Amino acid sequence: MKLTSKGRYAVMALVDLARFDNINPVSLRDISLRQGISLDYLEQIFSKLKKNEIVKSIRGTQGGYVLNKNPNDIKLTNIFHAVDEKVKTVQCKKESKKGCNGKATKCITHNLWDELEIHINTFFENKSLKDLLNNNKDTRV
Amino acid sequence: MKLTSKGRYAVMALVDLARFDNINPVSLRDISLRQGISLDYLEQIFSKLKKNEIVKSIRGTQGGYVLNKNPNDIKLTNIFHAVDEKVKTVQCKKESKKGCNGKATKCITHNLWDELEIHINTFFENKSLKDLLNNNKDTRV
DNA sequence: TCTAAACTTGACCATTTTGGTCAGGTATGT
DNA sequence: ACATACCTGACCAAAATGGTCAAGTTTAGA
Repeated sequence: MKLTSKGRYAVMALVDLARFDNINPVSLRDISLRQGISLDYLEQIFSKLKKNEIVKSIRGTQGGYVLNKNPNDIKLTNIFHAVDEKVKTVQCKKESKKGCNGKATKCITHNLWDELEIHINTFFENKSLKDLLNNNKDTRV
Repeated sequence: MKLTSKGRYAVMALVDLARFDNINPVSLRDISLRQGISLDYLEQIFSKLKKNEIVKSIRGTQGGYVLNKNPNDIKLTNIFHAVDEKVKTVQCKKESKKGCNGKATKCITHNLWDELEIHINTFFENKSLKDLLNNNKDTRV
């Protein structure tokens, strides 16, 4: 059970962005340098963040990215959703008429995995970008 | 972020085992049939569970596996640990002298991932095999 | 004592996912 | 016009996943 780097990088980059974008648009190049994430990879990630209206892009010289919402309104849930970081505990397809094993009924531990998913998602829903900013005031990179 | 099938299968198999082992040792073949998990794969999993003293094996005809502890004392944590299902949110090595990015300091979101790990592990520590047995009394497979 | 049931071990492998790179664009401020 | 920065999509190596296969060893019971 692990977090993919896409999810991690997305959050790191957004925290970085949030710290600077009230002055100027922030270029991916800067984020790349500060956070040690490959520029090409960042572009993939920001393309998705933009589609999900988490950031806005400003093209041209001196361009870059800006947050599209208040940091308080950007939850981890939104970020992860944007970059396809899903919490996936069960194989069982929900749409499927059949049960989890190809049998008629729900698999023996189905309720457990559902609970776990909810438990994790709750964490993500209650955490906003703003929380992370405050959290890092003292221990800046 | 997803659960591996090894972890899921381990829990499913143990719940199955716990339901029957007070009568006789339970053969992997039976579990395989009931839960729809490949026998060969189950053998890999039970080998690990045995090393971690979660189950005992009884060889020979009419043999099989038995729980080695009270269901109440087998936490999900123990099971996952046995089959190497780890909760891994951070790349950063804890032993490393250096920081997370190869830089000197902790990465910008380090605290967040630590929190998340704790959040998930807490869930696993508070859940025992016994909880799952009760949970399934009504919705048996 | 023979044999079948069941555990034991370890090698092997195809597929998928991950974590990117590379090579081209296109838009825009100066 | 040109440098800066966004944009897009193809491509790829390596690792993890989710197993299978083969060849044992042990023991209960006929």
